[in-house]
Amino acid sequence: MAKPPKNAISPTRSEDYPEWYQQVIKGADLAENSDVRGCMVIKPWGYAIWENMQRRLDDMFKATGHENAYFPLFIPMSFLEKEAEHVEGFAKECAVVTHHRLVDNGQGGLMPDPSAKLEEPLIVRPTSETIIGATFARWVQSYRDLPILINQWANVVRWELRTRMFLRTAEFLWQEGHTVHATAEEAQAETMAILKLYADFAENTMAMPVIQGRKTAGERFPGAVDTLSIEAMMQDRKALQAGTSHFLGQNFAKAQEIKFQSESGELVHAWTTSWGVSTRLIGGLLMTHADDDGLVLPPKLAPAHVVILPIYKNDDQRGDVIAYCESLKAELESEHYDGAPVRVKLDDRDLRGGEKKWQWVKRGVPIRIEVGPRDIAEGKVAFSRRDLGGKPEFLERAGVVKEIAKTLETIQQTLFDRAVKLRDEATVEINSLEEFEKFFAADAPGGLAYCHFVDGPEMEAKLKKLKVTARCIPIDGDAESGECIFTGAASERRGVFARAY
RNA sequence: CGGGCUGUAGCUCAGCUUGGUAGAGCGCUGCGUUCGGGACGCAGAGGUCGAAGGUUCAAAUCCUUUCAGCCCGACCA
Repeated sequence: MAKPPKNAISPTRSEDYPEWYQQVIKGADLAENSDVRGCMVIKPWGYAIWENMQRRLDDMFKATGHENAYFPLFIPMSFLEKEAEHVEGFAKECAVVTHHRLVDNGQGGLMPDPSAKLEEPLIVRPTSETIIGATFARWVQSYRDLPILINQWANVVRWELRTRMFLRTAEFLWQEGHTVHATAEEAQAETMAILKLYADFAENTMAMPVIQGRKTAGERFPGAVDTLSIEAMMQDRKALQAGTSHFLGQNFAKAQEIKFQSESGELVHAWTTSWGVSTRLIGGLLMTHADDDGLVLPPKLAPAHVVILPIYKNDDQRGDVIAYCESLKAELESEHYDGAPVRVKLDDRDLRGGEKKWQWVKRGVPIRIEVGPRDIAEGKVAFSRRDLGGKPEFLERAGVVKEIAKTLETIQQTLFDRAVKLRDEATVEINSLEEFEKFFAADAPGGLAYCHFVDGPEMEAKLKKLKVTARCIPIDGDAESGECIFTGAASERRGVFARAY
């Protein structure tokens, strides 16, 4: 009789981090690889987390005046050609549709019908700036039509050569916001407001601390004048770009003729922005909070806040235990957390207790409550917090119910505080290239390095050798005179450098 | 697109060197024993061995071709 392993997930983070990541996804039943290379199936538990993210973000977008709409999956190939940098950024990873009919290939299979070739190939959207821009060009005539504040929830396809579930897949789900403004200032303000919104969401809903910053030229979105991003640090000390907000200037407006007549009667090009977050956030959520027993979910995103596990030996006990659990569930559900009833799952499947418990541990449910005949007799429950681990506490039933919202908030806060601490411990200021190379040596743990720098090819070359990237220039960083560690030139601000996903 | 590797049960894989009735573990189904903890026993279902061609009395095994996938590199707003 083999003893169960000490941890639910094998290997552990320290043994093999990438493999641990895969196993957490599997253990939590979030997703699996599909029959299509590079594309994944998001399973109900994983999709429920995404739905919770969507709901919250959607409310935030609406509250700031944005409206949802939907644009086509297909984009005429010629649209992509209009913005030079944009082409360069995406052309290499586009799925292309060339035919509209299949015929028998004469060998018992199918092939595209040569007589059904499209006059102009369509590409599957890798992002929608071009087709939305073309649409906006029709919508905008007058300064009175502005601003236009649109968001769409959609799937996009980028034909990636190397994929990792949630972090980089050929198809992924996201939201893309697209706005049009009369002035550069207004568009820049929008870009910044969305960055703040994303940071708010990451920190207060996902409990994932982020750095808000501006991208260097090399990391900018193709076609953007300015790219802002939120950057999070994962438990392996690598950075993850968790959301981007782009000030597109007049680049797309000019490429696509988005023009309007101003108050003074002149015909001028509009200013546009775009911004997005994707299912990649689930990967970030996982790598921020999960441990060697699997996923750990912040209560605000958990599909279930509490799972109740009945424990009984026979059918006689079963009836009593289930009844007690049902009433406990109802009581908990009458409590509110985060503006909605507490989400409770009663797992009465006919499975062994141990196996059942570990399934929920691996799925990351914030609170587990086990109820057996002994607890019923004493008016107690066996109460376990996922973020703490260890043995259950036997608590008074009434107290648990009364405190449930407060407990959930405590868990949410604990996860955030823990993540901040981990990040801060891995953060350093570095003032010389020598120190920098040591910090990012192959066998060093790495982390986030704040350094003076001057953007340019010399820096890019040195970074590439170390497999390090400039993550961003923090927007709340204080101006401070210094010397670029790569070139020695004068610098006014520090940037954040890290290895990244 | 270079370099390496793998295709056998739902999953992970053994068998191939030396050709001779298709295997294991997990999972699944049933029955029983267990049960405050990731159980155990017994019985069972499940595979044209990636595909095509060749050698042979005989091919999962040898040869040729082909398809698919994985890893390393290159690439990756």
